[in-house]
Amino acid sequence: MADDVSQKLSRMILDGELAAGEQLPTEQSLAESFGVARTVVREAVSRLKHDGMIDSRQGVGAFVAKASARSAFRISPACFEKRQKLLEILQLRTGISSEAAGLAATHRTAADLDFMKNAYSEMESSISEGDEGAEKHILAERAFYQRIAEASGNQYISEFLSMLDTRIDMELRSVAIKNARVTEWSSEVLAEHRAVLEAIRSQDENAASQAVRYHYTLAAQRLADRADLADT
Amino acid sequence: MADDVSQKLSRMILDGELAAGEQLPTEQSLAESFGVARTVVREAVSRLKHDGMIDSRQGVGAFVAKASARSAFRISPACFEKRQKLLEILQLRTGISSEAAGLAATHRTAADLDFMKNAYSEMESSISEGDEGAEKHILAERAFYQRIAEASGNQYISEFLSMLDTRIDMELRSVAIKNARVTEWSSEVLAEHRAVLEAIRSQDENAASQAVRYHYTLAAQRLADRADLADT
DNA sequence: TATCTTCATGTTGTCTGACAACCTGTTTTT
DNA sequence: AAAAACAGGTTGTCAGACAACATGAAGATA
Repeated sequence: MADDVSQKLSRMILDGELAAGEQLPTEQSLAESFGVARTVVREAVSRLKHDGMIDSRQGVGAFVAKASARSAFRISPACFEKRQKLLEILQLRTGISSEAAGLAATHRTAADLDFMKNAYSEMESSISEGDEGAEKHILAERAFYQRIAEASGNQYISEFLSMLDTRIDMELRSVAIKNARVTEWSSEVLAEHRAVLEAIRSQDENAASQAVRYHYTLAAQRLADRADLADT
Repeated sequence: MADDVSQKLSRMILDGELAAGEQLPTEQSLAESFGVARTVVREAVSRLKHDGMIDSRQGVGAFVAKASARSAFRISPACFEKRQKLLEILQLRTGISSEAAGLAATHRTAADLDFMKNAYSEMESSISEGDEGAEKHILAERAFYQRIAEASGNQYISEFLSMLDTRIDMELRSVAIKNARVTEWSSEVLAEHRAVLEAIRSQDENAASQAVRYHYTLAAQRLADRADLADT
């Protein structure tokens, strides 16, 4: 229930229904209007306070905080409702992932490279295996790029990409599987991955970064084009 | 108080003291061990649940969630305790910011460019103004790169960078001011900004991306070198 | 014996009421 | 006129109770 309430409150703030600096209704009145107990409202407000969306002062009240005071970045299901938003999320991933690849090119170990070669081989072989190969392909691709993120040696980049990919997987799994079945693309897509692998093998920072950007830019289009989303 | 409890719990999980899948103590025993009421514990747990760090099932208990299940990215003060962590945070910013610049190069409007030119002029003029110019310089620089983020047309990139910069400002303001006073650097730093501006003016996506990466890479070193941080 | 039912127990989820801590504006006192 | 005391409202915390649910144990039934 705190889930619902916090989501509704957060929506109100994000949609501008409650402007920054404005005072929220009292906890009691919020409880009444949502039809829950005050403890539930407090849990919800506590979450938003933790995210820096609400600032409360004892004896005075709770206020909507400035947007610049946010201290957490969340990926909500709303990010996957509109095509434009999805593209923006994927752009964000592109930027971080390409930075990761650049770092990985210089930091990668032999073990990293081996792992990536194996993942690449799996992607290659899964293509000829028809439908059941699609899931295998997706798994291998995920492992490939996840290892790049880890090889960057940057904990935050790795965590952030992991979070992003998990969320994208959850929301767009079916689309990704459909795409993986389109065999006409497979040789081109495979070439994109190979370029990444080759750049990281030869420890070419710039090339690795560019190759990942190239792949993800195209991948974003393939994904967004096929996803069943509203345009606006 | 919920702040403290959630921070302590989150620390335990992040430090591996509580492993993924492991069951947390009951709310009642947590309340006793922390010396607070159960409602406070519930607020804290509610926050961590919202972040995907804890997963609770009615009638069973609360469990530490897998790291891949996280649904929020936070920048904690811990990120600024060690030099290495700071560098990693700054690398993350570099990646996103350079992606933003690439997008801004193609999407920028004339108004965006004007704003950036003005911000650049302010940086330029603030150099000769001695100590009180340092703060002005920092503000102008912040405005310059924030506008780039906004000009990217990507809401998530803009929000994320805004959050990052706010946090970095809060933690490293004094170091940034010290750096801004080092006039020996000023012409080089200014040249870095000018390269960014020129690339975005001429709508050269690649050059803009590279120029921002170049600046932030050097800026990260300048910042980390001067920050009074532990090395390990 | 094997399987199903029932029950007891423990945990999370929610509700209620109460009081403390605190702020603000008003009233009273000096 | 200024200071002090008061009243009312709000958030913060606490304690207790019960509902909802899951689990394992004890007992009943085939």
